[in-house]
Amino acid sequence: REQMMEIQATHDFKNHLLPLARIKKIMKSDEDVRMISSEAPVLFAKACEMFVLELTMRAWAHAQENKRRTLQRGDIAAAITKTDIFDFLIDIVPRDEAGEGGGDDGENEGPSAPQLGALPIFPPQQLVSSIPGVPGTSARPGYAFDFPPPETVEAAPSDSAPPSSVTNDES
Amino acid sequence: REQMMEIQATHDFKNHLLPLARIKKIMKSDEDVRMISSEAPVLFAKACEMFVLELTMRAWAHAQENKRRTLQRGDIAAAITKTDIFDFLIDIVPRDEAGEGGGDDGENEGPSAPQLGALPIFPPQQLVSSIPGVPGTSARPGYAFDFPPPETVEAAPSDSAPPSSVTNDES
Amino acid sequence: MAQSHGDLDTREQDRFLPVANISRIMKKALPANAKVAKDSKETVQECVSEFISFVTSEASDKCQREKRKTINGDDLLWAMSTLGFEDYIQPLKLYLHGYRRVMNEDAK
Amino acid sequence: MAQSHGDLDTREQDRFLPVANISRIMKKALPANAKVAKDSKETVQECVSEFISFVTSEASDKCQREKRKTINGDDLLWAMSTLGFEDYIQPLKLYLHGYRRVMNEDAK
DNA sequence: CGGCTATCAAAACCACAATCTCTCG
DNA sequence: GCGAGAGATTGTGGTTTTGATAGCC
Repeated sequence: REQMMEIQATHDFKNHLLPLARIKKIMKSDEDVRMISSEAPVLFAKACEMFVLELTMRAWAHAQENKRRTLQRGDIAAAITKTDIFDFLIDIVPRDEAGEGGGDDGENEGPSAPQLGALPIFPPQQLVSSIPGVPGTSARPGYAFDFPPPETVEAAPSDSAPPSSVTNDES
Repeated sequence: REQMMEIQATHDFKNHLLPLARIKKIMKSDEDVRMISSEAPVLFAKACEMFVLELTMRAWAHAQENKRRTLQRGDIAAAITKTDIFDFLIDIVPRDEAGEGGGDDGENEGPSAPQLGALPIFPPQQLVSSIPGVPGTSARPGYAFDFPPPETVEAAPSDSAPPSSVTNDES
Repeated sequence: MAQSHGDLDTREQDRFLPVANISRIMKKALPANAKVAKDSKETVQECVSEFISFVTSEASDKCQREKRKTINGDDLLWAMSTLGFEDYIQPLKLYLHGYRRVMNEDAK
Repeated sequence: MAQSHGDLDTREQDRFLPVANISRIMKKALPANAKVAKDSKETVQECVSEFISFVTSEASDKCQREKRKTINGDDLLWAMSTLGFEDYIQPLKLYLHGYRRVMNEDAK
């Protein structure tokens, strides 16, 4: 049974949701990027996943405010405009559509939909703090951030920790 | 003319019959092998060559006993079974096929073939002692063990040196 | 000349991650009954590439300042932290540790 | 699960030396009119990998005992000697010396 | 099974960074 | 015997080039 967990963990680390080669290509589109450590794309694969999840959740909130169940471009635009760390994305959504309150498109669910307008917008901290081994967040199984469990929570990673600083967590 | 020899020797040392990168990979399949000296794969390339030659020659003997001119899996199996230093290979050839006397497969040479059954099985010592500069073995040119000549015949010291500094001989 | 499908220096498949993968991740952030319009996926797809470039650029600058040639995981973590994504750091560190552990134990 | 051609952790190409090279060496041990069946090549191919692992493992143990991290040529020679291949040692030593000589002189 | 050829995976190569080794105190 | 440091050596990643492989006859 523990073998299963191990295999599962290994599998999760080897089956990335995003193609590493493509991530590397995008990184290299910056012409003064020459060499890339092999774990950089791996890290990015996870970071991008988190990024997409957060962006999507915030966009979903906007869709709900307008009583829609279909995520549309305007929702993404709204999420970008309302969230300061997404400022670097302003060029992607021209301002004339950025603030659009979003007509209902005549697609809203009607009264049958429970009022989700006040649906909990997870604070960003919550969004990214669902840690696998740690019983705490990660409420819905298979929803949002689910890491392959890193064995037990290695408080002090005695493993091959590089001499660098940022990686040495648990300050 | 001596230049030629020099170039030839250099070439022989740089053109290995086996890819060093692959040898290294196989060595690293042992998980507690972490660091490998650069000359280790070079040495292995030569050692593997000798190993294949010996195994093949012994297998060939078995094929000849059965009057075949095509080396088959059973011949390899027989060579492994009959040679004690090859004991570690037993798992590769399941016992049910290990001892097979080898039906002729209807591929034997027929009566035209001279009785090679008693063809000289080179004693192992001979197999690996054909040293290039040393006039002795290495009868057929380009057959079996041909080393790039190591400069002049460096007087081979009495070998079989017990542990410690195996390499430190002469010079 | 209409750039039908493959422009040599501006192919979508070279600058963007596959839209199918993006879509799959988006669904994980949404309830089962939610739908996702095509333009949403494409917009997010573009955002992700921008995100990668954004962070990579910052990490690359750091490397140049420190006269190193290789962008490594720590550079990316530092860059994300600098750019306002400090919430990502902790989970990513855990993920990275798990990854290294797995890579080391199956001997690669 | 049909492992079409590339199984992520058990690819033949990663554990075996190229069969073409093995075949070439085998031919050197045989008369010109001899033939070699496909099975033979594959079996020998597997044997060679086993040989490498066998010797490497022994050498690795020696290194661990002596608290060194790098497997060097002498470790391999020692291991082969221990495992019954003492006949290989002398030719290999000569070969190794020649190799070092060549490497040193084109390094200048 | 050997010989032949086109193709592309991967072996070799190089520069840099990380790690080991070996001496010295 | 132990730690530290300099110097030697190896791993790592990008780039170039080679030759192993897969068909076919």
